[in-house]
Amino acid sequence: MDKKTRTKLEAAGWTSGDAADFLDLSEAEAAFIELKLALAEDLRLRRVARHLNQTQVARILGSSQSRVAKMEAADSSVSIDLLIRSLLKLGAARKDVAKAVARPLAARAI
Amino acid sequence: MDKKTRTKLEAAGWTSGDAADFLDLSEAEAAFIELKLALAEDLRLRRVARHLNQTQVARILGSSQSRVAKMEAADSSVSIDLLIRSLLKLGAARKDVAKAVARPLAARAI
DNA sequence: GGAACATATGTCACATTAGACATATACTAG
DNA sequence: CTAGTATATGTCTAATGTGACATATGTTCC
Repeated sequence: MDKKTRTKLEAAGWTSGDAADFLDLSEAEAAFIELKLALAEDLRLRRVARHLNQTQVARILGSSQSRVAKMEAADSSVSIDLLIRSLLKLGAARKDVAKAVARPLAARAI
Repeated sequence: MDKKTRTKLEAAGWTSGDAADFLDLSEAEAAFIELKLALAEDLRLRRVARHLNQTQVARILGSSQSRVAKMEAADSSVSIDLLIRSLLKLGAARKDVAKAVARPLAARAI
């Protein structure tokens, strides 16, 4: 967010100061995407670690192969709810999900 | 899950052994609810720490007071997606969300 | 009691998400 | 090349989530 916008918003009453960070919404959006990608990646890692294919995981989750593919791709039609429910069904504990949430994304091929 | 059910399922082909844990779906459901409650609780803590009321937070989030109340109550009409997006908009970092995900629930009054 | 404020609950129209299915693409082994 | 298998993508209907609003229930101060 540029300074002009910030000033305008502050003029509108957002002057608390300790709340200035919330103004950068795009940062929140970026963090959200990253978090989702991290969960999707974790789902794939868990599946591969178990030597399962997407069809088998779909059966476990009560879903379909295509949906599992989309989950692992962090497709826009996939919610974080779904990713977390899936991880838990695959045996992850709450703290495992937390680890996945915090974990930096793996380096990606260009 | 009782032993009988497990045996039956294993007979149906679920014999991998290292995947036995996924069978307890109700455990996954319980973990999901707890996780959601933990996030909702964190949202309230963040709001209170800033001395904001629900209406003010609603403005920050681009939502309504009633929705914020429901978020904090972990209402069934509230998704984990919404809770996480809200936490991030309130300035939480990914690792803060992770902490909230892992944190045990506060003791509750009876 | 009642005014002023904060939080909770119920409902609705509209938007988004889920599972299913078909089909496309990718990779291996013969 | 061609089967066989794994993964990816597009699209449909039903289910669920969302913000908004009205209204209810606290809570505090006079």
